[in-house]
Amino acid sequence: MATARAGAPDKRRMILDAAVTVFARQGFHNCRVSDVADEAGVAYGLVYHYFDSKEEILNQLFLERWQIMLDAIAEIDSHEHVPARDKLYQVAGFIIESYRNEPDLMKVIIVEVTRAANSFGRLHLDKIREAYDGIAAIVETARQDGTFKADISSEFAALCFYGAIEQLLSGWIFDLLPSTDEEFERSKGLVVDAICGGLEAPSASAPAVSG
Amino acid sequence: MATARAGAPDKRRMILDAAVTVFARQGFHNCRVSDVADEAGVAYGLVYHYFDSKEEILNQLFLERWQIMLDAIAEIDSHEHVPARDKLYQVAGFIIESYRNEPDLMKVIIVEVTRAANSFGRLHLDKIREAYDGIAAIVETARQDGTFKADISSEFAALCFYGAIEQLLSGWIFDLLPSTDEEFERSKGLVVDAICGGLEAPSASAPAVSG
DNA sequence: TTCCTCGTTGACTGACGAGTCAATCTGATC
DNA sequence: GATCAGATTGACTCGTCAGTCAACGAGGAA
Repeated sequence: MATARAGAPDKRRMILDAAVTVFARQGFHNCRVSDVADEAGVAYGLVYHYFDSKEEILNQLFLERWQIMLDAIAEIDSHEHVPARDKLYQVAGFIIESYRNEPDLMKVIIVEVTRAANSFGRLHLDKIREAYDGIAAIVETARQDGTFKADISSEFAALCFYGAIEQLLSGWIFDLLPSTDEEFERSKGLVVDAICGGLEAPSASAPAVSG
Repeated sequence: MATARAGAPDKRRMILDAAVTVFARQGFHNCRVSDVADEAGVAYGLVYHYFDSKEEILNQLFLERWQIMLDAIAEIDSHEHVPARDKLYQVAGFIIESYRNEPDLMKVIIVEVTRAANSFGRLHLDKIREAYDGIAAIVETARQDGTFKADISSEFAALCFYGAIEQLLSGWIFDLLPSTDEEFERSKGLVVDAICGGLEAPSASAPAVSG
């Protein structure tokens, strides 16, 4: 019943997938519900059979994906005796990989939710903050053990780190940066180098700690 | 004539100012042109006497303010023999001061334009990129003289730096961070410390280069 | 075959709000 | 006081679109 027969497509899923495509292409506010229905190859009314409103579709897309990221961050942080820089590399890697694999979905989440905290994203400020908190937890451990500077609070550090990554994704989304696999790969390391190691060159007298 | 008499208010300016208040409070898409007119204490139709459309008001607000910032960045970079870190501190300081002095205007610019590159901000991607370029120019000089790492491109560095600052402003805008004068002041230094110096503590054997 | 449920359809409604416009006001000039 | 230009007014138009709903279809149960 609820489960689709073999071969019978799950219309609800089709609508969600179509919404990703349409929202990414036209923007949430610039598209009609009928655009989503058309893209899904489904009648207009069916959208309202599965969702209460246009917003609920976006909600669904965001919550589904964001939770995966929160879980990933928690998982990454759960391993003990891993240097903070490595953990942050994994976090950056996860986010960048998410974009590489599902650019439209990530574009929608960032453009329409994360960076739209004024309108739609307001509902999800708490969820968004949870991501900062997850990153801050990683930093905090490193502050405690002296690996990271004590005079930059972990919340502040998390904000900078996340901000840099989001700006990076925005660069790809809006074609300010080249979107190639090599760039994605290189950027994972660079963003961590930049934020953890800083932009400044180590003074000549100080030997590099790690290659 | 075009210039208002003494005491006679400049209605055009009043509309722009009212728009800042209304856009900041309700968001550009969630407010009516009549809200702006009401806030300005002016008839609905007058808005269309001075502006072609609702969007043109936002355009105006953005371009006016953004140009000031671009000029400020250029001015900061024009001084020779000033360390890049100091220049970046001035840039961060300028942006943060802008927010401290005119939070509503900066909120509108960031929320409705800079971070809305998908819808409205698309028109202004070039202007936005100019800001990155200005910051990148500062970094590039430092890369040339060896102060900054050569393996992080100046464009990439600029993106991280600007992203961190914008995330910081977003934190204040959405009450994720306390908005006090002390915090603003402290943050100027912290964001530069974080991005230029990095989050990692200098290894014990490497003497700090500067206090 | 009949009934029932639930998925599906798409024409329709109702609200909303950007932008128009004809009328009115103001105050400068002759 | 007659005239004119530009400022000001706000009721109205007109397109758009989210959300509704009555009808239809398909497949299972009795």
